[in-house]
Amino acid sequence: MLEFAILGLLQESPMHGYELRKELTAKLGAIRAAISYGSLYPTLRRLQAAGWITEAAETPATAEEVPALTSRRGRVVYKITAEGKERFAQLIAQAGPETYDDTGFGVHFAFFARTDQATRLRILEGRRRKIEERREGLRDVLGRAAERLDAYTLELQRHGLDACEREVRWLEELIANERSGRAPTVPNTGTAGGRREDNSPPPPGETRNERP
Amino acid sequence: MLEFAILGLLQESPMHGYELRKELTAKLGAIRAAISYGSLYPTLRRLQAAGWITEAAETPATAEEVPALTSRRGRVVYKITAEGKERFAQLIAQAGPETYDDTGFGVHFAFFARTDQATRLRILEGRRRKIEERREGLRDVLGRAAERLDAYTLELQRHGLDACEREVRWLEELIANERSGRAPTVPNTGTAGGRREDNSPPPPGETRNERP
DNA sequence: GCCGCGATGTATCGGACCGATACATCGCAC
DNA sequence: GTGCGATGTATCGGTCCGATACATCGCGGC
Repeated sequence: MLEFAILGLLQESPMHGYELRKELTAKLGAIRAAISYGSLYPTLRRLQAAGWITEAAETPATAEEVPALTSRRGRVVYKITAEGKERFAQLIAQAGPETYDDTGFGVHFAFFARTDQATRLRILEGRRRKIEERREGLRDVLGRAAERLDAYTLELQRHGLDACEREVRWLEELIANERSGRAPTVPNTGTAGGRREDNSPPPPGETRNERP
Repeated sequence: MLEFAILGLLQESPMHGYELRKELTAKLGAIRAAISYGSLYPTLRRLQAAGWITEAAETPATAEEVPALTSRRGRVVYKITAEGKERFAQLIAQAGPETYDDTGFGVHFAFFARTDQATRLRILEGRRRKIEERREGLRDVLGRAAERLDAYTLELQRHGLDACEREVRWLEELIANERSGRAPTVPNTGTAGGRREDNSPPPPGETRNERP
């Protein structure tokens, strides 16, 4: 999963470890708290060994600007290779069952802008199926085994069931959206504290900015 | 986490591995899909080595009752020891920060019936704080960094934010409930009677639900 | 009669990821 | 001038997962 996320992020621009972690945290904040360096650095080394990424010397930029927040130092900047891009595309195309669990789905979803529509649809439907199964499991427990469980455990199941139902609905909307037309936005999951309801129109259904 | 869950479950009755996994899955179905044997068996061995649990010879069945699903065979039945119960109580009392992440909180919550009220409150509030922090992080990203992110990523954040807000509300209710009176669930049948203090470890006979 | 098949059951192995920890530099406020 | 928080790289031990292997049992189908 981390491998996938790193390859995805590095396609937007080269980065060093610390930066990568921050971007990862921003992009995946909804699913994972924060990526640990204990997994980040080893993974970077693995990707490098495989040839998907390379170390780029701390570039002194093209010349000026550079508030020089930081002077050059031990920073190691990573850059994706052509093989790395291929690898990323391959990981998207495969998209096995692990793509449907909480983390796997979240990470793939976060890179939907780089995923073709057919695959997006496949992933959304696979995820929906999986959540529906979980939902049925919870309903079973709440129905059949309710008397065997204490009230706290039952409350936990109820809350989980609620979350499942909600996610299925969310996925339905995304799927419908994906089928007819595009644009990921869902008509307001609506809860208090709506705050900015800004739907920036710019992002098209397909991939975002490309940078060679 | 697994250690905690196993000790908690074995206080209800001795079990063998397969059974333990099924019960674990039923009890924690809302948080984890299913516990892997690859973690279950090693953990059982670890607990045994530490003296928290012991292997009990396949009991020659206590007469009837209990579906007794299958016949006896190479099954290894585990039983909690006095030290194990102490250990469990100690794990509850400690309840550090790891108790507030998704998995940790879920597992602890599932055993709230064996947790004293003060600790329940502490855990619920710790969890709330943590979720509130995550919520603020998501709001920040949605507010400040929105233009840097593509529409799919934003949609993911929105969904995550919604889930956070929902969970905070859920926790608020539980906390309010916990403070005034008892009863884990929302609607309570106002039966008077003494506000019985929690159910401590000793009484293994109950922990059944107290009013559906 | 017997054959497969799904549930029951125990167990290991490699790998992914986390949390704690260590260490070093930079800019800034006090 | 000194401490402190952000930046930055890195490792270690430990938990847990997914795949895999194996063996038994009861059942229905042929």
